[in-house]
Amino acid sequence: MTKVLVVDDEPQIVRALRINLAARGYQVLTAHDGAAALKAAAEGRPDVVVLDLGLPDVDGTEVIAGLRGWTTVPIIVLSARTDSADKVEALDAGADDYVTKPFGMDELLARLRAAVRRSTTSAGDGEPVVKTASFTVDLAAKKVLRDDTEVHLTPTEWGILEVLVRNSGRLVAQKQLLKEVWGPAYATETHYLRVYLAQLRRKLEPEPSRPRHLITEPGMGYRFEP
Amino acid sequence: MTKVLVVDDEPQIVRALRINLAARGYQVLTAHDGAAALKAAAEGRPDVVVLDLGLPDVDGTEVIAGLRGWTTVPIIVLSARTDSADKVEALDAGADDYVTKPFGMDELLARLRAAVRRSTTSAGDGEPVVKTASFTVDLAAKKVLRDDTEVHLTPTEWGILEVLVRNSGRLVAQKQLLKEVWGPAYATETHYLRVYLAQLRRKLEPEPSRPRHLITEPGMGYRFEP
DNA sequence: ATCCGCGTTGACGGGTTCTTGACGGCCGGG
DNA sequence: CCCGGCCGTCAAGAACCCGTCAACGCGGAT
Repeated sequence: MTKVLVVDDEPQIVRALRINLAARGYQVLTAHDGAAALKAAAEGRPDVVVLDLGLPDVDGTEVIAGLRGWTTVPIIVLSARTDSADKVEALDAGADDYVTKPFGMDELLARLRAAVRRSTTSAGDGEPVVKTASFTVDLAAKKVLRDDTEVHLTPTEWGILEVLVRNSGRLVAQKQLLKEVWGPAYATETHYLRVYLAQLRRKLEPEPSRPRHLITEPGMGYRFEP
Repeated sequence: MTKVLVVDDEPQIVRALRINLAARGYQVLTAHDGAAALKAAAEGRPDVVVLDLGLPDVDGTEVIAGLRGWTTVPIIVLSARTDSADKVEALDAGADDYVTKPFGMDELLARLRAAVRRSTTSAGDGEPVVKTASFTVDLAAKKVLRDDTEVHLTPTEWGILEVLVRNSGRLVAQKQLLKEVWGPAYATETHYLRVYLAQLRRKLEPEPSRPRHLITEPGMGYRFEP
């Protein structure tokens, strides 16, 4: 879950942000002055900071500098000042974005999504690794490990395994599997599935004839069981 | 030198930006419609894109999507529309920032600096030097050492190696590799990869015919193993 | 003008992967 | 009891992909 630190001394702004962010599945931390903001950031390790420049105790740029000393977390500045010089100052101090009050909640949320997307896609993985008792699937690296050694899969084998793993625990209809791996024209070639599921089991299951993770649901489809 | 691609159909805006950017030491590319923008981005490899949404040929979000298909270069959107929905749409399509016209040049430049700073520091963090049993890659210095002597790589060879090393351990699809090194138009020229991977292996692998670090995954792509 | 480095393109051999057919086991219904 | 689906297994030829070598053209440097 994405963690947002909201720093503002106006209670109604904090409340509005907290409600809107929480409703969209964000975890929200708050602080109402600069000192508390630095403390909260250090302890809570937010994924993004929304920072009002008009704080009671310290200048906003000092908060930015304080954060930038040790973290590259995205900072979105809120401010009532529309003056261009203020924006330049904040951005050059290390802020990532600058939104003037009064702001549209939709826009702020969109800018927040953009900031989070940037930082997570460049930092890389969101933990796409699935483990079972006998093998491990790494979706991002497209790797499969069994007993700490890599198992080589062909493109088709990987395609099937990926669809099943992404629907972990759920039943995937044969038609759906065929369409996603071979394309819509092959929706009835159920024989392909039999051949490739057998290959996958031979490579991954401890006892291929008695599968424990790549399960057949007769007449319906297949299911991956972690 | 930082390279900026300016996309706008209004000549006076392009001129103003070109002058201001050049005066601050940026290298400036320009395009006046969406098609030219995608072409210029593929060929010129800018470090940041300034994109006007009101282009004559295609919708601005399509240009964003076209870029995001193969690059994570920062995109700063310019637009005369102040409507919140437009901003949300552009940001969610993959833009990094949104500035409404008329804009202050100081502010735009500050946002541009912020965007470039972000992309260079986040890309540069982590270890810029990657070592394997037989050679060492220095991403920052663009150098490769083998047995303590420098190995000379051509620009294309380096481009491939860099993409692979930045995705260390992960499989990189042939399409992705081609798009990032040669540009989106070359996404199917898999033969290029075979030729260049062979050259890289000849230069870097102790036993080129039995590669241990530059691995082929048939039908899928290539992988760098440290 | 000539040479050299580099990117591009074609041809070919060898290996892997996909497709397809055949066969047998299991199960429920006629 | 027999039969028709459905599934798993095996094997073989076709299709595809990869690595390698070599030739060509272009541009910059000598």
